[in-house]
Amino acid sequence: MNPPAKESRKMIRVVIAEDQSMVLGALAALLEIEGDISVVARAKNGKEALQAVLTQKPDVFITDIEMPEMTGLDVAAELRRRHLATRVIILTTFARAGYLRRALEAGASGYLLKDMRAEQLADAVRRVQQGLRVIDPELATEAWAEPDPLTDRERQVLRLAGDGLSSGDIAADLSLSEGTVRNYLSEAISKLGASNRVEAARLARTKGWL
Amino acid sequence: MNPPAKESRKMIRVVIAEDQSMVLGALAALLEIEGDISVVARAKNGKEALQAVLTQKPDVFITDIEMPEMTGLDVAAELRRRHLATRVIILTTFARAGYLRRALEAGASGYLLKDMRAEQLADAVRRVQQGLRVIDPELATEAWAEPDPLTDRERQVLRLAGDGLSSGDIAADLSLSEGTVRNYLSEAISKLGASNRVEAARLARTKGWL
DNA sequence: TTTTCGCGATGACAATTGTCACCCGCGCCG
DNA sequence: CGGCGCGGGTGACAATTGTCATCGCGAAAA
Repeated sequence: MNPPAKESRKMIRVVIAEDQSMVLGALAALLEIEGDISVVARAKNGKEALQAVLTQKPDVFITDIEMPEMTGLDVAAELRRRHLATRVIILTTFARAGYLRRALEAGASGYLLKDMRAEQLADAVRRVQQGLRVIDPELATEAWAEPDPLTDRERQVLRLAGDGLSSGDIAADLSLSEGTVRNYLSEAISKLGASNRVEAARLARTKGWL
Repeated sequence: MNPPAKESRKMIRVVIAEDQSMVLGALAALLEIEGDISVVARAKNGKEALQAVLTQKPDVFITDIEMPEMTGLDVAAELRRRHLATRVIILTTFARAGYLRRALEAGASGYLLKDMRAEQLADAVRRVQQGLRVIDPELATEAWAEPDPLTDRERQVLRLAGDGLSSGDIAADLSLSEGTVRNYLSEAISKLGASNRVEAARLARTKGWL
């Protein structure tokens, strides 16, 4: 650990986004311990995060995926669209291939799981800042495995079905006919090899296809 | 912040349990910053946590609820059963009345949400160590509101139904007849004011009745 | 010792769900 | 131009699900 140099000359400037304040604060504390890393802003949702990154232009942006307002993946995609130089590290609970694929497509440099050892976070920040990629090894292999077989409609319908809505409710919600909804559901069920809508929804969710 | 006194004479000794290593490490870092708090052990699941608390006999034990092997609530209950002097703080994502009630029944001194401000954790530790209770204010009010109307059977059945099992599967799993399963489900659905098994399961879960 | 209650079970019936075959219109591509 | 795929839809049928009334049994309460 380097002696904390006050001037941020060689310090790696970091912005963190995470919706659980306590975890956010804790992660910041964790990084601040390192002498060469400085947390220049914290955000509790996607929009705040985007703002913070645009104004601070940090070296590295660490973000959760599931947040209010805008997901971390969306923020990453937006940053890429704007050609920001900031490197993005996704830090999430979910080891879902679909998430990783989307993260990489959004130009993320890192994808870490919250159950990795705490020390690895600072390491990852340093590596990423040097232009390297840091991907959770287990995920890296299966990442490009299954490429979401669902169509947009199937996804929508499945999401609502997973929340307990009946076919009729879903139909009303989406301005479709009930029969059509059942058709989509049926398609999704068979594509996923499930035996009913609930199982199908659960499966899709764990794959990150939502 | 007191000057870090190396001898642990007046230091508050803390054990932390949390299944996501990174969060665990971060929380520990957060507390270690405080001069008067010392993290003497960390656990990544319920059993480890119980062990750690029994051998370390810390002043305060901070634990997540949903963990492998044994939930934080179970650990708290076990500590109470053994008349440990250690105070327990539950630190969780879930603002569920049912969880809070069970936590209090298990003798916990604190119930904090992970989306509270990070600084409040250290405060809570100090207060709890002085014998005070620290309960999230929003939850405190509605805590004793609804007292879980479900019977054990209904709970079991509902849990499986929520995972997408069919009535037949559930019946097989529980060695019941399919009709009986449907009866329980029907009961649960009406008790919860839901309109089908999926919604019922979702409702029960958000109330912490699992 | 009755009565009540919870658990488990039947049977029957209506509603919802899952499956299939087939139809329409539109846009894209060879 | 003709064909194909895709979003959307119908109708029909079987399976599953949700609801009720009703029964038996054992244990706790009156």
